[in-house]
Amino acid sequence: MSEYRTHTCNELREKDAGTEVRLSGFVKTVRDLGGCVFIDLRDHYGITQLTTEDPKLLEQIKEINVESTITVDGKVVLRPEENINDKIETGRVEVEIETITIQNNVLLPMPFEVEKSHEVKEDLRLQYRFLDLRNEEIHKKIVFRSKVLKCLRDKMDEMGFVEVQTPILTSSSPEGARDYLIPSRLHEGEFYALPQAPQQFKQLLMISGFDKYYQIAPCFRDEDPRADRSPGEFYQLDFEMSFATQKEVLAVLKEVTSHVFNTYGHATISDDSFIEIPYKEAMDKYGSDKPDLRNPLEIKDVTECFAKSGFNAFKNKTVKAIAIDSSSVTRRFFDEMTDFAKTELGMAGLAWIKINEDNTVVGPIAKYLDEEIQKEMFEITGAKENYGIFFIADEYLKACKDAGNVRIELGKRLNLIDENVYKFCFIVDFPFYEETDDGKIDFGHNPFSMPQGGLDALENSNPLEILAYQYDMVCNGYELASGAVRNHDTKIMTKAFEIAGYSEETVRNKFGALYNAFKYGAPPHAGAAPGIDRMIMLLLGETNIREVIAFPKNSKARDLLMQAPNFVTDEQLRDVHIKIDAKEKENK
RNA sequence: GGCCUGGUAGUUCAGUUGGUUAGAACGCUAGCCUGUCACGCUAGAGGUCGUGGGUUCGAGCCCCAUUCAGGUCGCCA
Repeated sequence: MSEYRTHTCNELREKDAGTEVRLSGFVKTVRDLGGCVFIDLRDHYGITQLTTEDPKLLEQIKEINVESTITVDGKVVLRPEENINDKIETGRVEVEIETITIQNNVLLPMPFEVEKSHEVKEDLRLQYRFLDLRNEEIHKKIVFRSKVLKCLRDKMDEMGFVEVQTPILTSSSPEGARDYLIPSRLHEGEFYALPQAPQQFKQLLMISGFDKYYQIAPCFRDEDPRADRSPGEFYQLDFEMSFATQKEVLAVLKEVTSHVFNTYGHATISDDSFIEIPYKEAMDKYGSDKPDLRNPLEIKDVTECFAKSGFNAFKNKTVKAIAIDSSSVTRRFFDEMTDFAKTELGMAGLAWIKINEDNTVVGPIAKYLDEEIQKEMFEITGAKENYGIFFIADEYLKACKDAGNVRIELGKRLNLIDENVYKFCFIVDFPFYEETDDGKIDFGHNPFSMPQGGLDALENSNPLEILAYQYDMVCNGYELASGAVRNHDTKIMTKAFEIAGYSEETVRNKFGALYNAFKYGAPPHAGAAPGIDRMIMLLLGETNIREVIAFPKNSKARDLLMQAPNFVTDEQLRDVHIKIDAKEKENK
C-alpha cells in the first residue's frame, strides 16, 4: 500500500462500501454545516466526498484551507438514497473520515478561485498557471492534448513513418520569420539559432534514405502572436516523404487529420471536405488563403459594373461585392458594418446598397447605379429583393483581403456559421514568386519548394505567373498545415534563386549543408507540417491557442510564471561574449 | 511599428450630467447551523479608481502623456 493512498479520488464505488481506504488530494471545497462537515477532495482523477461528525475532527478541519493537500484515512460508506450526487462518478459513496493529515496547507491568499479561474484575467492566470491548471476544465485540456499526441504518433507509426529527433541548437536559416539566437560561449561572436522548423533536417533525412520521417517537433519563431498563433514556440507534426508527389502528401494529411478529428473532434467532418482550391480562386471567392468554408457567403467581382457607373470613387479600382439576405436586419446593420470596416479593419469605407421588397434600390451610392448596372450586379452577386450588397474597392489584393474580412464579419453577425462541422480544404497552386513593395521579385512562400514546370518554367515564363507545388490544409478558417514538394534539383534551385536576385554563392552560404547534400543523389521528396496546438484548439472548439498549452507565453512572448526573458549577470554575459549597449538600455 | 478595446476591493464587474462617506457578487475573517454538494443565515475586514501631469471650487468620470493587458493590421511559408 502506498504511503499516501489506496485509491484515487475517482475510484470508489458502491461495491467498495465498508472498506478502509486512504485518499490524498486537494481540498476543493469545505461545506461546514455545524454538526457535520463535507469536504470535496480532488485529485487528477476526480472527486470524492469526505464527511465527519466527530467534534475533534471538526475542530481540526477548521484549520484546513481550500486548495490545501491532505491525506485522509476512513471508511467507505453508501450515501443515503436522497443524497446521491450523480454529477460526480463517486457520487453514490462517501468516505467517513477517521484521521486527517495536512500535507501542506495554503499559506498565502489565493490569487483567484480555482473553480472560477477561466473567468480571471489571463495574465494573472498565467502568472499562477500552476493553480489555473488545477481547474478541472483546464486540467482536462492538457490531458486531452496528451491523448491527441499519442493518437498522432500511433497513426504515423501505423503508416510507416519513423520519428527522428532533430537538433534544437542549430544554425540560422533563411525561412522568413525572425530567429531566436543563442550566443556561443566556445566560439566568440558566433550564434546558434533555434529552428523555425526542422525543415533542412527533414530534407537531409530523406537524402539519408529514411523514406518517411515524422516528428512532433518544437518550432521557434520570433514573431508577434495572434489568438491562434502561439508566441515564440509551438509544435508541429512535421513529416516528409521520399519519392512522393503532392497528391500523396495530401492523402497522408487527409488520412491523419480525418483519423484524429473523427476520434477526438467536438464536431463532425463535413462530407465535402478535403477539396482542392487553387490559391487564386480562394483569394477571389473568399478573400483569404485560409477560408472558412462553413461561411456560405462568396465574394464576387463587380469591377466592370462600376467602370460603367458614374461613381468616380471606385474608378480604376478592383471592386468586390458580397450579397447577403438582409430580410432579418435593419438599416442600422449596414451602418454598423461600415463602422466596423473603418475602425476594426482600417478600411477607407464600406459602400452598400439595399434592395427593397419592390426591387427599388436604396443606400448611399444607389443613385450612381442605373437600372442596367443594377440588373447586371444582381446577376453577378445573386442578389434579389430583400438583399443587401456590400462593396469593397481597392487595389486588387487589398480589395480581396478586405472583402475577405468583411465576409468573415458578416458570417459572424448574420450567424451563418455552423459550429458543428469541420470543413477542411487544401489550398494549392500558391504563386512561386511575389512582387515586393519596391517592385522586386521574391519567393512567395519558401525557397525550398518546387516550381511547377521546373527549369523550363523558370527559364521561359513570367516569374510572377509561375506556381509552386506548395499547399496548405485549412480548416474552418485556420491554416492547419503547410507543405510543399521540395526542390531537390540544384540546377532548378540555382535558377530559382537567381530570379529572386541571389547568387549561387548566397545559396551555398545560406543553406550549404542541404545544397551540398542535393548533389549526392537526393531523392525527390515532399512533406507538410500540421500545427499541433492549432489542431488541438480546433478539436476542442477553442479560439484561444493558449488554452491548450500547459505553460503558454503571453501576447508579448513573456513567460509570466518563470519571468522569462530576464536580465542575466554580467559574468554570464562575459561568458558568451555579449555586451549590452547601455544606450539601448536607457532608452527602454 | 500602426490601429481598436480595456485597467475601479483578493477575483469578476457596476459606477448616471464632473458633486457628500466609490457599490454589488463571489472569495476572505468571525459567529450560528447534522445531509451538504454553487450548502444556508448573520456580522465584519478589504480601495492611492494602472502611473504621471493638466483643466476645475470639485475628477473614478473631461484633456494630455505614459505603462500594462487582450484583439487586430504589418509580420508570420
